[in-house]
This record gives sequence, structure tokens and C-alpha cells, in this order.
Amino acid sequence: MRDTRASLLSEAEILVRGRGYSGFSYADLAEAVGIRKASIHHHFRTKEELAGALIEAYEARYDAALDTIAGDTRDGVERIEAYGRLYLGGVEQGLGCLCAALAVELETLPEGLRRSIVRFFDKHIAWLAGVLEEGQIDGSVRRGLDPQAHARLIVAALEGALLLERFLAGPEGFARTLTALSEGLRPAA
Amino acid sequence: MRDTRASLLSEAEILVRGRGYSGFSYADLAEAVGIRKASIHHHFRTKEELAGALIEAYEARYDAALDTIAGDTRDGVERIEAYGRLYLGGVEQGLGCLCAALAVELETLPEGLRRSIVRFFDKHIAWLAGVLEEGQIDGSVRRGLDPQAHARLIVAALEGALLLERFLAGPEGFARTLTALSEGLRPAA
DNA sequence: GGAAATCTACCTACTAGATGGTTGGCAATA
DNA sequence: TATTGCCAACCATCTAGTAGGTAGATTTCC
Repeated sequence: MRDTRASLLSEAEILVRGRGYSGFSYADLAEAVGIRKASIHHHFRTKEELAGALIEAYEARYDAALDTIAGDTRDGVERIEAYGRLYLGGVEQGLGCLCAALAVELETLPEGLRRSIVRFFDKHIAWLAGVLEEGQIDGSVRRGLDPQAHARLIVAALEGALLLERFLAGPEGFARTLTALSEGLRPAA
Repeated sequence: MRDTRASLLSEAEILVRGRGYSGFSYADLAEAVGIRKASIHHHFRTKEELAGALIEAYEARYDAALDTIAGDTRDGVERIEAYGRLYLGGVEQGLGCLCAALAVELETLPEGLRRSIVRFFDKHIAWLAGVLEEGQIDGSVRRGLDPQAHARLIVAALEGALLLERFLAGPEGFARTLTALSEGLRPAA
């Protein structure tokens, strides 16, 4: 059934985001889903293949969210804030970013996964830079700032805030950081 | 000898920062230092004890650096930039932050280590908030901003930038992010 | 001063349990 | 009949940690 595969992806994502890639095992996952360890291999031949599918699904969800934001809002800073709120769910559930969890183990990560992670972040930076540039043209974003550099800053700040506020100040802490971040993007009053 | 213990701490830090806490083993560490696996237990009874010592040493180095910055510079934004440059070494060596590497595995982390990590970040946020407040008084930092919120933002942005630029754009990418970050703290011209 | 006791730093050899992964088979479905 | 989804049993390897010992330095006590 398609069902088991989806459960495996869902539960594996929770495990990786909660305890890291080499911090979770097939035994953990089998228990979470309620099948035997050997059966996981029927759906994902190796742990690496599972991780690849995890990133793919995660990325697809973000892609859809970026489209929604672009369709729903016009104002540049509002778009950035909406983007920032995508991370909020993680803080609320006490789960970090999937790609951040993998990135920590960069050195021992298979080449394929490494490339997927690079792609994930590069895409976000490019999207944000586009939002900022467009916002500068329509006047919803401060003119002086460098869109490329600020796009990097936004991803870094949100990734960092998710990492930290998960165990520091929770959703409120994250919200404060997001506010401080977006304030700096508004055109001078 | 004190020497072996120091080597163990140094090599273990490199391993954890490069591949995560559960991504490195006593076997890896033994090979890196050039002693047998069992001998590590003579210096650090358990892996958790080793991790604790790792954080302690890491924290002490940061404490010393914060004191140096406070002694060497007066200008608020300059202090923040100097603080940001503390992270640069990691990017150059391709090593993430020790506490970030541990934080990713939060869920399975022993309570004691968890507390140490909270203390590490809380201390940095408090120090940065103090720098910003002082800077607002002497006019070297923009008045409007909330010191607490921006202290959180600074730590988050730098932790995130270290995590990302390690494999994205390297030291140049990190420098761009740091510039974008500190620009927003300067008083309006 | 010198023997005895203790400590330090390391070793080989081992343990129990976990790790990702394999094999071969069984039942349901299409 | 062929495929799908799952399973028990197994495998080699790795995991942190233990047991017990050796050689050499340091301390203690007569």
C-alpha cells in the first residue's frame, strides 16, 4: 500500500528532525510505524535512499508554500514574514529543519544528499532575493539593501532561530526574532 | 599526561563539529589521537562526560573572546562585528558550531548536556543585548530597535550562517551575511 | 636511602546490544 | 500467475563500555 510508504516518510521525518540523521535507526522507525525492521527495506532499499526521499518530499512542500505566498501576497516584507512563518510549525512541534539536521553531519553525508541540501538552500536564497528585488521596485522593500546578501541573511536567521528557539524561548522567541528581522527590510518611514 | 587529554578534547571537537555527536565514535577518536579505544575511557568515563568537557572548553574560549572584544572596542556595531567574526574560523575550517551540532540531537541528548547548551546560548544573547543597550546610550547603535529581540536575531543569524555557508559560499558568503546584519544596527545616517 | 604501596597511562581481549542490510518464504491481491 | 507487502531469522559489523593486566613513575613509611 501507498499508505505504509507515506507513514514511513512522515515518521522518519519526525525522527530525523528531532534527533538527527545518524541519531535515528531503522529499529526506531519500525517501532514508530508499527511494522518490522526488514519491511522498511521493501520501501526504501537503504537509509540513504530514505533520506533522499525525505528531502524530496520536504522540498516539494516548501515549493508549494512558496507558490502560495507568491500568489497570496504582493507586499515584499509581508512575503518575507509569510516565508518566516513557514518555520514556525517546527518550533511549535519542537522539530528542527530537516536539511539543517542533515547539514550538521555534512562530513559523513553521501555526495547525493549533500547536493540535495545545497539545492534546497540555494533555491530559497534565490527566491528571497527575487522577492526583495521586486519589493524594491514597487517600493515595499528598503532601497539601500543588497537583495542577495539579505536573502542569505534571512535564511540564516530563520534556520538559526528554528535551531535555537526550539529549546530556548519557543514560538514567542521565534516570533520576536522574525519581527526584528523583517523590521530591517521595511522602507524608511 | 595532560597532553593526551588535550589531544582527545581537540580531536573530539573537530569530529563533533564536522559530523555531529552520534556521527562520531570512540573508534574514530582513538584513531585520530593515536591511542586505543579503551584508553579514552581512562580520561573520559563516558561519551556524555567527554561531551560535557567539550562544551566546557568551548564555552571558556568564547568567554575569553567576549572579554577581549569588550576590552578592545567601544563602538557597539564594531563589537557585534567582532563577535560575528568569532564564527568565521568555523566556516574557514569547514566546521560547524559545537553547540549547534549537539542541539540538532536535542531529543536524545542527556539532560545535563541540554542544560549546558541552553546556558551557552542564553549567555551570548544576554551579552549581545548588553552591547546593544550600551550602544544605544552612547549613540553607536540605532535607537529604535529592541535589544533583546536583536540579540536573539544576531545569534540566530550567525549560527545559521555558519551552518549554511560552510557548504554554500564559504567565508565570502558568511562575510556578506555579517555585513547585511550589522548594517541594520547602525544609527540612521 | 630503599622497600613497599599506590597511582598513571596505557594496553589486549572481551561483552551485550545495536546497526543497516540480506535471504527466503508466506499470504493477499490483481 | 505475477506482483506486492510484509515477515522471521539471520548476518557482519559497529557501538560504548568493561575486565584485567603491564610498565613506569610517584609517594609513603620505616
